[in-house]
Amino acid sequence: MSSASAQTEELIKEKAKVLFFQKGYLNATTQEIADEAGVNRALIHYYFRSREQMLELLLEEALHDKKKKVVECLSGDEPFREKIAGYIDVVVNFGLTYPYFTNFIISEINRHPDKEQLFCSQNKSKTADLIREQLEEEIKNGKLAPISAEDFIVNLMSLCNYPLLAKPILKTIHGMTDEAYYNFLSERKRTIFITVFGEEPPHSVFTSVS
Amino acid sequence: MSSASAQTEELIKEKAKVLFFQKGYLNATTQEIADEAGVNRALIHYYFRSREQMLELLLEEALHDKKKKVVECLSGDEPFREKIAGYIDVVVNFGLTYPYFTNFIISEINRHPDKEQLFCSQNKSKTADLIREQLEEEIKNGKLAPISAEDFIVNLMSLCNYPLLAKPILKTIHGMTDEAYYNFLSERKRTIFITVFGEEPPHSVFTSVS
Amino acid sequence: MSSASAQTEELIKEKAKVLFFQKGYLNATTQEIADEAGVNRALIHYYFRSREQMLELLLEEALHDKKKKVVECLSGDEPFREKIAGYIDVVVNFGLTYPYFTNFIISEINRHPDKEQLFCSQNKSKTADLIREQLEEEIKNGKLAPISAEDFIVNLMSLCNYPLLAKPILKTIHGMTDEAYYNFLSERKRTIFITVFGEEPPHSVFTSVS
Amino acid sequence: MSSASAQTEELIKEKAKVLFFQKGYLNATTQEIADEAGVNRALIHYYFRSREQMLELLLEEALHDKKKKVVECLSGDEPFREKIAGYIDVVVNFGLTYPYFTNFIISEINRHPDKEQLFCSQNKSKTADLIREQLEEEIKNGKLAPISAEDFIVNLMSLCNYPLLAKPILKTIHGMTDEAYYNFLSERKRTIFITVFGEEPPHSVFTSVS
DNA sequence: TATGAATGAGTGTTCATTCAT
DNA sequence: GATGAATGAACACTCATTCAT
Repeated sequence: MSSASAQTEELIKEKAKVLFFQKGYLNATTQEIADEAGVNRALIHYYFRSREQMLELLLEEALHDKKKKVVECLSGDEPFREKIAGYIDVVVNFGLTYPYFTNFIISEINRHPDKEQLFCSQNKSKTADLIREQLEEEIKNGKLAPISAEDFIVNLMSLCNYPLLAKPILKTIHGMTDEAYYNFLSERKRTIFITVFGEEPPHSVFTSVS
Repeated sequence: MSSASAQTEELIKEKAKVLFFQKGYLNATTQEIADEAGVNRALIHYYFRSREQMLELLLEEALHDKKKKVVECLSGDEPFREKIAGYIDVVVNFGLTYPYFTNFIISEINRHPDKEQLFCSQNKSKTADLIREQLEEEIKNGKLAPISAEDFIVNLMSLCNYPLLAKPILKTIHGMTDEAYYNFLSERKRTIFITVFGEEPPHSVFTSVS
Repeated sequence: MSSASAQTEELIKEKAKVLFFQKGYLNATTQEIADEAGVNRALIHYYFRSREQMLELLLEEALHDKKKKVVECLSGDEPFREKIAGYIDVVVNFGLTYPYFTNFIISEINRHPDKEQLFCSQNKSKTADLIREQLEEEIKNGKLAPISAEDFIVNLMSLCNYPLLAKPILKTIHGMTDEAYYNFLSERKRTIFITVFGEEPPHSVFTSVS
Repeated sequence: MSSASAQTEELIKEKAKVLFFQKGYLNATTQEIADEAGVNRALIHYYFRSREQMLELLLEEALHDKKKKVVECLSGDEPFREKIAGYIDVVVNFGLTYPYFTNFIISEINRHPDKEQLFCSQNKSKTADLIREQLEEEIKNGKLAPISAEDFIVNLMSLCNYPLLAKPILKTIHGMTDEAYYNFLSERKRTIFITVFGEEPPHSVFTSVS
């Protein structure tokens, strides 16, 4: 069966994501990945040809997952605030699972400046466009204090992403345990909404991650 | 003379900071640092014993610099808003010079989870405390909508730091050149203030970096 | 069926010979051989136990083929010159098919100096003996300028084999295409005879390879 | 001093040549070369960047040495026969030191067919041209039986080179020890001349290698 | 103070080989 | 008979580090 093969491949990818995106171990060795997955080092090359190609695959997959969820919650007919609430929910939830994902992408871009386009332009610009349109509509209708789309988006991304990728720093500053910080982040979804809109979210739309 | 020696040592540190904190090249080799500084590779060990110890030194120095400036602008008698404006100014300016500094610290912490304390607790908690006190005072006086100190600080740090460390991503999303992004960030100081306080900054307190 | 099995085994050997003896790819991988034969890599071990044992088998077979033909043409009742002409014909023809065969043997001997005997002594000495006897007879009868058997044999082998194994070098020196060089070699059979005997071959005994 | 460095580099090259060109160990490992030279494996990369670049260097050097000697003895005013005698002397002597040099080049060409030109065209064509001219002159003057330049050159190269590169085979066929074979080859210089010209060399011009 | 030479430990990768199916 | 999955051993190469000068 190809099931055995597919399972092992998936196992390796899963463990690699844990090392790279969850534990933030940017320089994880093929040996370390293999150890984590309980397989032989050579098997990684058997499935992915090279460490580099595996990285690309992991990034693409995770990026695709995230983008899909984000675009989904921004594309419906709901009012703007509900959409943004959904965006916050999705991004923070993703970050709770893969806190160092953003970190990783940035580090990769710095290593391969030529691949910059790969990670950003095509993928995220759609997100930006989706927000931009409705944002301007809201402002025109007087439902939101005037703000440029650039600033609004950067605010939103900053508030959602930074607390996740700077977890070890913030955790320590606030003297929280891992669990406490996790709860803090979950509850921050509301705070982010308030900070961005200056008012409470419509009703509780925020979920929690298992 | 020790002057020549001190100069060389300083030169190496300066160039290393450029590679690590400015260019974001997390894995810069001793050879690359030596090349950048135009000196022999072995000299790095002569001055700093090991690459690792040099890294620690660089971090401590940069951290100390930043902390000093931050504490300074938070410690005076000025009203809360002016202090926070000063904080934004200092932190964004620092980030414009060393965009990848935060990124670097996080990556280091993940490599050496045991050194977490080294970078955070002692250094930044003071900053947090300085803000906390006055923040609660402001809220009690009805000058600020109620918000927990944790959330306020995280908001502030997120809005100041994230746009810097995610420069390559945001630059691309917004289709900006390096220079345009630089200007965008400088002007964002005002936006950050507004986002945090819901109102304009008292008067123009923001400076620009050469 | 053993017929299907035998066919596959033969196919693999054939393709391996192409890689090793024709294309001169000394380090051909089991994967490359398998690809060439369109079979699974593991099948090579199924039939030959190991790459090394397959090599031995290929060598033995090719050596046996060549020796058989050589001994055949040296064993009859024909006059010496006709036999040598036959030898030249056989050896050059063999070389036109497997130009890198000699090259391969030498490389193998150098890798396993202990197996030297395997390739040479037993197999070729008979050839040498066959020539030696008649050669001395010819010289005694004044039909050939005096020359030691060693020199005569080495001359013969050199003139027959070298142009084949050094094909890429000589081709380039003389600015020939693959086809032109092939023709050159075919016609050289006559030249070799003349060089060795100082006179024309009795009549055209030389064949051509398909 | 650069002397220490130059000495070590030379030592490594010398030992590598022994393995590659003398012992015919085509696949000599960097480790084996390092062991042979009594140095650390990494030092090979320190001096030559990569195994491949070292190989190229070794080839170029040896090729240059050989070519220089050959061109030298073919360029003077001496009569044709003396020049060819000189050529035989030089080539056989070179081969007594580096028997597997030709073998090595061929194997390299087969690994990198695109580098064919590198080894042959430019380097050896001059040799061929030098011989060609005078050869035709000799034939026109009736001093030599008619033969194409191509055949003459191939004869000469075959008779000089093959006995060296096929040393292990011929040694065994003739039941000689290493020393006996060495002597046999030295004396063959005369035989080669006779085989090519059909007459004795003018006077003893052949040297011996230490 | 400064440097070139040299090394050990580690890293990604390849490859022949084995094994369960 | 044939194959995909998995492994261990080896390989070229890199890099921080040391040492003699």
